Amino acid sequence: MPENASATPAHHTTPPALTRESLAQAALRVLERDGLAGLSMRKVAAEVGVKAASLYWHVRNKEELLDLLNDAIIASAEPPPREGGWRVQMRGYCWNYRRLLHENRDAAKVMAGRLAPGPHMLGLLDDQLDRLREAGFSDAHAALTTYLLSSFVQGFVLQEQSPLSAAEAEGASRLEVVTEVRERFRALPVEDFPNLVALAADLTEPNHDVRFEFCVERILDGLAALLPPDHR
Amino acid sequence: MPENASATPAHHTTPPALTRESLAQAALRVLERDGLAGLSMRKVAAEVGVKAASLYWHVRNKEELLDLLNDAIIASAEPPPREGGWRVQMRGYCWNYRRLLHENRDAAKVMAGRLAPGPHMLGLLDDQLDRLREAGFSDAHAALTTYLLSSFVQGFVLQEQSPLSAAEAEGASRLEVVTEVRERFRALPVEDFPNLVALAADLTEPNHDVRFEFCVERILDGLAALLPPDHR
DNA sequence: ACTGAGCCCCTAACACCGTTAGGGGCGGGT
DNA sequence: ACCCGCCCCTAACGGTGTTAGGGGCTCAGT
Repeated sequence: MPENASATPAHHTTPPALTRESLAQAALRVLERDGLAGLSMRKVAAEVGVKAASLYWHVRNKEELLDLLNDAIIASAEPPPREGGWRVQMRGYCWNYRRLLHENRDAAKVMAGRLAPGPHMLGLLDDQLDRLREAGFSDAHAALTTYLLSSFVQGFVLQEQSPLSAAEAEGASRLEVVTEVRERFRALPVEDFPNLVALAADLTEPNHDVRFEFCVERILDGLAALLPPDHR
Repeated sequence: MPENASATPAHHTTPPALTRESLAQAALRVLERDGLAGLSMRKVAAEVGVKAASLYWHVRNKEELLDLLNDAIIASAEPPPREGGWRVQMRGYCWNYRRLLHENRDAAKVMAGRLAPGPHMLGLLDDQLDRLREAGFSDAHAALTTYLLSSFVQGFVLQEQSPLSAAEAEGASRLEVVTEVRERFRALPVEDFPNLVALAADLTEPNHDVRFEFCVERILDGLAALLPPDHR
């Protein structure tokens, strides 16, 4: 087993055609095509022109492959421009992170329950911490803030991407489903769920961006209260 | 297929021994014993003394069984006492929700990517909305707030429960792993990740409760800013 | 009492999954 | 020439979700 991936090639002059890197890229393509549920060792192997068992030379587990895939997804993340106050920069982090999770199919599910910070994630995190400290947050508050933001964005995208009903899973149009769900809210027994009936329209706001914006701004408001007033 | 579960028993006087309810309870026991990865149709069937194919009489899919399981978990949730200001009540919701996710094995993963609000979830949601409106939040803000809180708590628990390393998955003690991860942070190249090295201690705070408390209080601060000052 | 309908479980099978054991070719170092 | 480590292979094991089809069982209608 290659316990050190960056060791000298030892015997081969030509680098092996299969690398952990190329495996991650293949997994990314399979993910895009078939989704997380359809991502199997055999398909990833076929994607690189190899049989499934061969993957286990480069990777201990499917789990480890998913770690690689995870980092491959994060690799395409980019930090927001370093201009404006801390608030616009943190807002940028949240929106960029959410966009990343939307652009890669099932990305939120891949990251759910996976910490294993690959090198790309570490770079992002360090950068984010840097801006928070520069804005005047204490070390402890900066660290805690990164947890707050990433937890929220991940949870939010996971919720917004979950199909509202079995109908949506079979590709019914979003707006159809939303109005149908709204009607189901309205049809609930008023004596049991008066608020759900009354707020059916608010609860089924189809534009997720406005939801996301509200949530992010509340969190940023809460963070701002940590700073002395002259720092905003 | 029983397309209406609450229809009259029609032909049987004795109720069938297998109900969707008892299936959910069986699934809950299997989940507790074997975790989500070990929860299979065959095991749930065995738990109720039946073969796997029989489940498909009561349930369309494994997915539908998981929806039932989801609601069975939520059934044991209880709203916080209706006393104190809105702030202590919303705080109570967050902590109770997190506790629920901790008390049931893999509960966070079961709920991840699953909206399908069962009856119990609807009740909780209605109650939460009621308190928010009573506190003076507008209808729209109340609805948005429930999304903010549930998204955050779900994302947070998902992150805190993800094993920090492969070592932890094999039952190494938590504190061992934490200090080992901390050392790995400290050992990073300082020129690439100066902030991760400097904040290694803050980032690896082993007490998740203090992390959670920080995050919740920031969110509550942000929400408070929505209210006129005399409402707090 | 007989018949038919519907409920509810069964056996058998299909296609696929993750993972392991063991084998073999190939290329470079001694 | 030999060996050894790399890297892929075939074959198989036990498990998965799901479907097809069958069969008893209990009731309603006649």
